[in-house]
Amino acid sequence: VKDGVSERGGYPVVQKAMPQWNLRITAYADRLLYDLETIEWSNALKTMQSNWIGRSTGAQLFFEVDGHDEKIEIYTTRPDTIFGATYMVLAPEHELVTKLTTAEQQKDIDDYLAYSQARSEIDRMSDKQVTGAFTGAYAINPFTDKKIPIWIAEYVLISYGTGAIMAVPSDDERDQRFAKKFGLEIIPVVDKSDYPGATLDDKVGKIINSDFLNGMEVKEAILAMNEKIEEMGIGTAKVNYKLRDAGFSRQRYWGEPFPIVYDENGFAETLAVEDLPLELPETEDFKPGKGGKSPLSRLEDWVNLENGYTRETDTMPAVAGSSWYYLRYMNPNNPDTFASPAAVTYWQDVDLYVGGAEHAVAHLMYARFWHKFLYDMGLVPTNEPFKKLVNQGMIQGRSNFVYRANEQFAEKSFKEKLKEYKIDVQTEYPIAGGYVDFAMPEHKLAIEIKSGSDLQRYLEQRKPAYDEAGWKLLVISTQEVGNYYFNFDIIIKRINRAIEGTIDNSHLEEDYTHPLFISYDVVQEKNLAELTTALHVDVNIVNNDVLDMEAFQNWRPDYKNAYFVTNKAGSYICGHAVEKMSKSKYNVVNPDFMVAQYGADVFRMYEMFLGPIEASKPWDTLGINGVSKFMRRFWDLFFTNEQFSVSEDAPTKAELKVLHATIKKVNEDIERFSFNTCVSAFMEATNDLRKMKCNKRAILAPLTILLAPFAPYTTEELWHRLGEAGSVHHANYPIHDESYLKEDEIEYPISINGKKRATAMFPSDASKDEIEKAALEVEGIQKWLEGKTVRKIIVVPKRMVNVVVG
RNA sequence: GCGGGUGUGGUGGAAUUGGUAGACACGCUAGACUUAGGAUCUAGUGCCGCGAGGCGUGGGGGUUCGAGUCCCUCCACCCGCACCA
Repeated sequence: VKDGVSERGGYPVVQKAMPQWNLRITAYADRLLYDLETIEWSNALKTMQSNWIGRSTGAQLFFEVDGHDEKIEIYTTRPDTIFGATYMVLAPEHELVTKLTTAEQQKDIDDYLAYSQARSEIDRMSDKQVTGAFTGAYAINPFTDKKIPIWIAEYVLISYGTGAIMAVPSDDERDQRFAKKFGLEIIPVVDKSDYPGATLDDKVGKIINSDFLNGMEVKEAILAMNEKIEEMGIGTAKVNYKLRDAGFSRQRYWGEPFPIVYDENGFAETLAVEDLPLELPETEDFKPGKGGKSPLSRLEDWVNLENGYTRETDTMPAVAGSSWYYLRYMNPNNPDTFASPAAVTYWQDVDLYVGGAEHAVAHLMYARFWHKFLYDMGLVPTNEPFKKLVNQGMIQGRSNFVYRANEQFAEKSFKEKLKEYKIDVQTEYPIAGGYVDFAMPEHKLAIEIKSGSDLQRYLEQRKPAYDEAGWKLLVISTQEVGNYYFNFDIIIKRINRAIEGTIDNSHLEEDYTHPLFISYDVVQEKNLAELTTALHVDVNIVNNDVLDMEAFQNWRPDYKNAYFVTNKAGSYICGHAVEKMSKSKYNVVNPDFMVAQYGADVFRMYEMFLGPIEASKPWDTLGINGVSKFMRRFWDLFFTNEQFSVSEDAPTKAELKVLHATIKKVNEDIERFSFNTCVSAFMEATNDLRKMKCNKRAILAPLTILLAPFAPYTTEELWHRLGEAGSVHHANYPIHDESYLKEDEIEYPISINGKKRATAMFPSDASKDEIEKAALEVEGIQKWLEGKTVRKIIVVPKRMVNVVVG
């Protein structure tokens, strides 16, 4: 929907009440909220769900209306402030509005209803104006017995609570704004003087002006008032939710059809089990049915059954499938049920769910709800579907920009260049009834800077280079200024020739077709941001922010004749920004292309290497070389002079240490989803083994298995070259042996007053006392101790030494 | 406005319980080799300083022998909700 019409066809969009199927997710609101504590999800996601459920506790009660039988039902979280309720507000859509409005106020109310109906949701959200209208009717505050006016206003929403409120302007910010604007009474009922800094929203303070509540703390008063309300029979304590029941009908073809039929009287019945599954009927006509009905309603043969029953023609939304597909995965080919009891008992639930945060409140909420329902039906053994959830970040695009010079660019830089060359000119000088950009009166020389169509017009008119008063006119194109930005002598020569009397404008003929682009570093250095327009450029013709200028000219016809202001090195540097990948931003990198160039293993590892799994981060094509280099180096460990060559010799202590340290690190990091540091560990190991010139099977074989989940294809090939029969992915995964990691000597940093001043090797089994003594003897430490007293020495075994002196 | 999160070199990031900040990689600089190629190899690379040394994890303050990590406070950015009574 755009501007009230459908974006595709331009048809008007109207709101319409329709009977629809709803899922009573609200019945599970409390369990959906409290069970969040039992699952391993991120805080962000849990709070999102809990805000979405929006549980609040308060009271629901009735206010009598003066002179009417009607009562107004309201919901409040602050029953303690009821003595301060000086007026009431109904949502404009509230059903009592028409009944209560008095004749005198009819026009005001009609005007207001017209106003609020015309305002879209977006209007209401973006400008929160204080608006409203008086109905002319009065309610009775059940505690003060005072008559209080009933208003209508947009700020009360029909969809939350009861669509009506008691307004307490002393203790609610919105009510206060409203009361002030319309001059309504404000009675203070909560004394917050004991709580400096507390806002109106904070439920703290001492109750005043409230009869039997006086002197109570807010929390205490809420309980007391709830009791009183129930005692008086005018209301009850109540829990309220923001969460709404889920609309489950769609008027579309694609979607699961409802297994529901209606009898002659329109009562719904479920299809018999033997008639399931109900499949979508085939059709080639997907147009909507009459009156906004689903396309299925057009298929009369399918809709009308022999026994006089008719089928439901709406279909289910996408969440119908996504709410429980993981259960079907447990037993995909079972023809009788979604999954056998044996299968669900075996698989239980989803141990780890990796998905985007965009599913936070829709899919992930529905799936939990469905799962809980199935649990209640005894069909699944667990209460929650996804025990642990990790939100992977989005790979963003790194966009590049070129900077097109605006009209004002040339004038400004021309002026600066003239200043640099100490050439004195006047600007905006009046000549022959008009103005020229620059003038040198002593030489009777006028200079105009022209570009684009302006230049084209000038050339077509073929104005003479001299006017009647004897002034000479030199035209310089914007493109020239840019072109010779670092070689301005050429333009100075033209000016000098013009002073002598030779003016040659012939080269300007084509300049107007040349857009001018300025290198980003020049834009920065010369502060040209406002004189240029940043345009997205295809990242595929930019390398390391350096533009391939020829490719740029061929990129789009408009840029065929582009001129560039390069930096002093002759390169055109592009600006950059991290944004969502998008075609319009020309920052999309095609993974197929990357896989073709580097292979799937390198691509896969580079995605892991980019950073933590939860973080969104920019795709940086350059960095993939690092992983590619690693992969080749790892491969090279198995080769000597391009021949596969693996030694059967026993490994050294140092080599075993590299292997086992890597196994330990990688296995630990996998446990905490830190795949980027796993890749780093593999790189370190490879670098170390390269230096040791290690090609021993005893080291390389376990390393190959360890790497297999990260680089499945390459490792499989190496595995076979190692002469192993089965798949590397079925090999026993290595476990580290702590004994290989033991050190005889440990390097200790030695600090003086917390600042590291030296390092020294001490035996790993040295006692604290031995280290303390030895540390003071270390070379480079002595000079820090001169003339000072050693007050304390802290030794953390196998970590560090800190000497406190003073 | 409310709620959640994040701030570390030129860049992506590492530092798992308070214990050598900057692992690993990109980029950059210099050099080697070379059919000069966006290949490969070697060395260097937080900042300031010739040096000794000083400074340094968004800013300020605190706890501690020791703080990127804990506490207080301020700032910036990102995400979610948004008149929820």
